[in-house]
Amino acid sequence: MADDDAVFAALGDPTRRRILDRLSADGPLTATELAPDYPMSRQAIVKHLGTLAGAGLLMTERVGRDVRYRVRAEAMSEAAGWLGDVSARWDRRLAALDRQVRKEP
Amino acid sequence: MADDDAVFAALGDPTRRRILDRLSADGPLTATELAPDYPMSRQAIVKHLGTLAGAGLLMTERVGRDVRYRVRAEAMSEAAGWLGDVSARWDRRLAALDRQVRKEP
DNA sequence: CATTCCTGCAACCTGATAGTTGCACATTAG
DNA sequence: CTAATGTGCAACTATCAGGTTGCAGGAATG
Repeated sequence: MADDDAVFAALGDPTRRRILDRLSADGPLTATELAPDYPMSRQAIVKHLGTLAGAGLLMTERVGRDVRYRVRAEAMSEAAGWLGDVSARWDRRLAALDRQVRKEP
Repeated sequence: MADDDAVFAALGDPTRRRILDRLSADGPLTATELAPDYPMSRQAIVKHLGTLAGAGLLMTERVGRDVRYRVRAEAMSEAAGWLGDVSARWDRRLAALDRQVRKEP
């Protein structure tokens, strides 16, 4: 399992989610290609890409002098899994509470 | 749709995820009941509960003088949905790229 | 009524982090 | 070779969020 803390911390920033969105739609891109779409410097984007990659949400592949970032879908599935677990557990608990209430009115 | 920004920002903090975990397992609890499990003051927990509630991940129900917090499973499903969308979109794109590569070798 | 227990401000401290800029280094193109 | 373009490192700033404490106010219990 990729480090939950890092993953959710990375997902916490809206810019980083936009980046994931973009990369998932328009395939592997470089920092310099991405940067113009955001109201901030290329360096800022590089940092964001760094934390996304650090969390395992992105992979880098070097092509000559540029570095392309691509989505790692598995990491996001794991995060989705955590959310699913919690809500499922709560649903079960709700059902259990419900039975209990009906039993002792 | 609940505000994505708020939801993911809320999920970004490990303490808050632990709280969700706990609440999903042990049902609706008050801040004072939760607090002893964490290495911080009750007030800190109250703040966390506040942001979780603000993001729509928790609901509050008042019972006399105490306030119980309960999980709102739907909100988490929505967040899981976003993650699912992104990774699905990427998978489709990967498949498309793959076809293209096979077509022009 | 007096006490106790829980909630709910508000002010404050502090560390992390999202940004910035400037420059050095590498690789492609002319 | 030289110019142009892209990556990478570092230092610095400022905002914000997590945490603290202190206290005021409401509701239950004896």
